[in-house]
Amino acid sequence: MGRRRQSVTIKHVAADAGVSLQTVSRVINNEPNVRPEMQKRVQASIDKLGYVPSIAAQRMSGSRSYLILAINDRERTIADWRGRQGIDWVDQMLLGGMLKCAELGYRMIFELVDTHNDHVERELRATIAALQPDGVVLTPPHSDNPLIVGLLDKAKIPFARIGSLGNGAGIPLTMDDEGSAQLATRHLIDLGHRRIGFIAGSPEYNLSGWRVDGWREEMEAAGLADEALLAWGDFSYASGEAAARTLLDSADPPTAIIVSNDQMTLATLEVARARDLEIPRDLSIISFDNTPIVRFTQPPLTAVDQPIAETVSRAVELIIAAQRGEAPSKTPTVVRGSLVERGSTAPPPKARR
Amino acid sequence: MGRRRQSVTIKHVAADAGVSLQTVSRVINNEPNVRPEMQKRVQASIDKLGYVPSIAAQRMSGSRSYLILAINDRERTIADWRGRQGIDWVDQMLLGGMLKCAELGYRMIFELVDTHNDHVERELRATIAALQPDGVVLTPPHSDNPLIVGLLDKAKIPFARIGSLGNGAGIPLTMDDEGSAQLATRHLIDLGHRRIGFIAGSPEYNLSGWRVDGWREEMEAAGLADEALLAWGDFSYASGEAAARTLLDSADPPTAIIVSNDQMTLATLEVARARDLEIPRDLSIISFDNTPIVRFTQPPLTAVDQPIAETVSRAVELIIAAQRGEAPSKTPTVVRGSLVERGSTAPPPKARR
DNA sequence: ATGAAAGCGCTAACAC
DNA sequence: GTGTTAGCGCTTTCAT
Repeated sequence: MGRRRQSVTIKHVAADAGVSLQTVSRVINNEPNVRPEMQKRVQASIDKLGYVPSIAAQRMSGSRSYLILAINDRERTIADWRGRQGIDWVDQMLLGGMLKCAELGYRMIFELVDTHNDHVERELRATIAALQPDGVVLTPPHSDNPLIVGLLDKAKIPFARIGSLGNGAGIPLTMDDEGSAQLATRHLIDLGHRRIGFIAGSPEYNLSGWRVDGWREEMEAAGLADEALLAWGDFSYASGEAAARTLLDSADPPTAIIVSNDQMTLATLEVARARDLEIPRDLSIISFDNTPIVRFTQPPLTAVDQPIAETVSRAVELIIAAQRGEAPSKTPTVVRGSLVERGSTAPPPKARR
Repeated sequence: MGRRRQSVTIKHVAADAGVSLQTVSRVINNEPNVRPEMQKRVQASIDKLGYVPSIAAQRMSGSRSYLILAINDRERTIADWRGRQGIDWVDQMLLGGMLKCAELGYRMIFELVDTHNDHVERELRATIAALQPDGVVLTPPHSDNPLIVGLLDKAKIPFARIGSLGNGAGIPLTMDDEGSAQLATRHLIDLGHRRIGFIAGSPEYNLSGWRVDGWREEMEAAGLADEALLAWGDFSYASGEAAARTLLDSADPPTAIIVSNDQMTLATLEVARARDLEIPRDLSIISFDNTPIVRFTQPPLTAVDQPIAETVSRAVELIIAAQRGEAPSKTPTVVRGSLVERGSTAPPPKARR
């Protein structure tokens, strides 16, 4: 194929404006040492010719690439896409990330990287070498993968770690999982529940533990603590089914259950239905994530909303700030979630109260 | 920030292998004129040093960028993301596009472009100038936007037009909207329905018309044609509501309705409920798109599945083939959809039969 | 405040 | 077959 060349380059602009390449470059990058009238003349030529700098050339000459790389776990993401369960994590990431990037003159590139792969390092290194991004947004479980964190740190690329308390390098951000779990627990306590079960997510994700912590603290504070009310899953439907059975078949079953994600909640709903438990009359349920499907279940689910878009948006801001030399804060940036009340929560049944 | 340079460049590899840059370049690009043993030696150095070519540099020297750009309508996409209705169009695009790109050694970049903007052209031109993609995947309604098509044609960038019959430049692909509508119509006719309504999508999308055509043909073939059974919407919930009312409040209402997307189907479901019509006993419904929510409605919806992932995957294949010089076929590549039967279709009520 | 020169990492074109 | 040379479009020195 014929080699495609840039149609309008910095040279054309320089010639048109009658200045040196350097001056044009200064205007493009808003650098000092350009007289206002000079800057105006150059800008006029840029507009007239419809000039846009080539990212490749900018990157080549050792400056910024104006690319922010967001990476997600490959296996899980593809499974979600194939499963078509309406999990819109990626969409919310793009919503927050792309818009913020656009606002700041950057572009977001989304990539998948295998966590469970002995060549994570090679894979990520290749992506970085090829794309040369100015920053990277890490999501769980990558955010706490020491190989990835170490690699990025060594490469001196600013990076955000979503869902990480951030011991070590990088910019940590959380969605306040602990606080959200407390919120949900308190809501149920306020409704009069005393036996509140909790189905935890995969221990591979640190946030799973934080959510458990939030529930446990609130239960303890209310004098309601009972570890028998805790069951672990791994975020999958099957694991939610098993956990719900354990909880509901126990001698003294809970009157309410908080479930760590929507897929496990679907399973819990099904297990409850099989036992002729009516929601929320016989059993209250609060879900985590608030993906689209929670509005379509019977009844619609009260859920903890995860502010994914906003968190990624903040992450991009912080990365770009760091890239400009601002010292990143060592304490995690917290973007709080909220409880969205729908139809799956009510006071506990009188009989058991 | 310190200027980040490539850690391992082609020079390092050349030095390590004791050959010229050019030989390394040849090995990277699988070009001829390299002896097997030479190629092995170079490859060994590449592996040893963990070398990955810089896309920026490759692009700079006038060759490929290994980037495929996929663009979607900005307004609609952001509205979908914000609305959190589980519309997974973007996810399915990425699923098909990213995997195929990865398979062929390319990367997919997803971007949003405004259709309803007098500066579509400027916007797209900027994206292309900045990214220098080797190919572009267009989705409706961009696929038939003459400004965009003209621009890409002039720039000599191979591009695919999904949902376009492709008059003019570019590689056309469709998901057989007409055939799918026929499929749905025939299914209802086979169930015994004689008055089958159709709610069309926005006329701005050519595929809206094709779906109507498919319905109409099948109805005519069965001697059931009646233009009073056709109502136009614009894919929005509100428009679906209005269209459903028109159809159901008519003197001789349909016993079945085919709706051109899931959002309008949701509205139709609601309108039916308000009229105490039980689905599918009193009214059969078939939806288009088969987004995740159709499994959660009451009852779950029989729907036409749009093979988005596969279509984008094919588009990427065709683009890369074209970029390598293969002459693209002028007739559209068709990726057929399928009818997924769930609980919203049944024989018509006896009384009306 | 502006310009000139050098070089980023790679490939096309041309030698050998 | 393999190496050499020039140059892609831009930014960074370093002069002026």
